[in-house]
Amino acid sequence: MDKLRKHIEDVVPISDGEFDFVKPFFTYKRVKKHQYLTQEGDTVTFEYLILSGVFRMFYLDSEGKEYIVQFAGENWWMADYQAYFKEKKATLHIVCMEDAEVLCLNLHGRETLSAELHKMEHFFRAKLTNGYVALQRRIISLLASTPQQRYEEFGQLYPHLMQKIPKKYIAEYLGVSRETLSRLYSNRVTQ
Amino acid sequence: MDKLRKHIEDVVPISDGEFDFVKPFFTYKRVKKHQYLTQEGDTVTFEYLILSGVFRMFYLDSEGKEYIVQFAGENWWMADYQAYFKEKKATLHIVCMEDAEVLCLNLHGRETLSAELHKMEHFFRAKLTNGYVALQRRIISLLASTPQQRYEEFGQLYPHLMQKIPKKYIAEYLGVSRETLSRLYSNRVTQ
DNA sequence: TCAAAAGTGTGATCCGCGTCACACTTTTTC
DNA sequence: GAAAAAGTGTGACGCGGATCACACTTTTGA
Repeated sequence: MDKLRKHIEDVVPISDGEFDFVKPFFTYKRVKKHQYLTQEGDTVTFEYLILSGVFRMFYLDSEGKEYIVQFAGENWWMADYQAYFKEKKATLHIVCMEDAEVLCLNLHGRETLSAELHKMEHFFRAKLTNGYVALQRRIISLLASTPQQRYEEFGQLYPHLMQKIPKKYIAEYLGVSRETLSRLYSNRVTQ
Repeated sequence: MDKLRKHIEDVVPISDGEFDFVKPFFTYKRVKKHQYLTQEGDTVTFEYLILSGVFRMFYLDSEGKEYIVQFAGENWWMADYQAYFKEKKATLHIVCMEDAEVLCLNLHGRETLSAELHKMEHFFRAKLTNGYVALQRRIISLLASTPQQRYEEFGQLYPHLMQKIPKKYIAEYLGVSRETLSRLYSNRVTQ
């Protein structure tokens, strides 16, 4: 729970009393590699704050192809937010790629925290603001950049993920085939 | 200003007194077709709530090609948020496509409103939540759908924009060339 | 520890879509 | 209301990247 407090205080300082109020809304959970947090069709009860480990969230099309919406490591929040906020069934999958620990928060908890503690509403707004800007940047990148450029942008933005995540998933994130991505950087030095 | 109050109260009810506090943070502005609200390199002082009219926001690459990040009509908020929040220079352009009226809010105003009035922080969080989910859906669409499907999805999501916006801009939004988009729906009936 | 699973590189082929080009229509603008 | 600007359809052509196929390497897990 120390990590949670630190995570919140990166945005707003809170008192011991306030943190005592916040704590019980979160539940701790260990997750093993390959384990699913969410599958298409599930009821999405929780969003997750990742304390350690790595996850991928992806959309699965009718042919069984994966399209990665997001990777998430330490201090990232993740959920099928469409389903979570609107209380619909999940359309995305979330899978653990590296043994992990997470904190779970349900929608009622999020809304109660926001309503009761102005600071927490501020915290969530700040997180959303960053997330919104990041998604917008990704859209621009998908529209305007070549696969080559997108790969480089990804490397600059997430150098640590670049190392520990298999290239095939990075390809799925960038919207290129595995093979094309492979050719991109094998040609890079020579040209 | 009536519209503003109604817009806010779609999310949270507020008292007359509260609205009197909110009002002065907004300034009214008329905008004519072809007029820019923001250009690449500008300092982004304001975000805009659109009362009437239509805008497009786009990224312009080094070859002069446009990539549309967002359209916005009545009751939409719009700004180069990356620049606005981080107080950097704009990388996007915002152009009026149909004579418009907007309300302008600067970052200081947004933050003051959020800090002083919990309800307003809640309002902004609610807006961001919706925006976040919408952007995520668009990313999935860009990754997983064919141009054909994306065109249909766009039509379902924004039927009114579909009518009043020239197809060439819709193509730029979908990430296809104008010509390809044109061929998509000329072939649609026959196959 | 060793078999199975997952990840990766690379050749061959194919096709969707971008690009260029041009004619035609519609809308703007003064 | 005429000239200019903007939007649109469609043909020809070529390329970037998807797909399929296979060999090889690395990681995983009973």
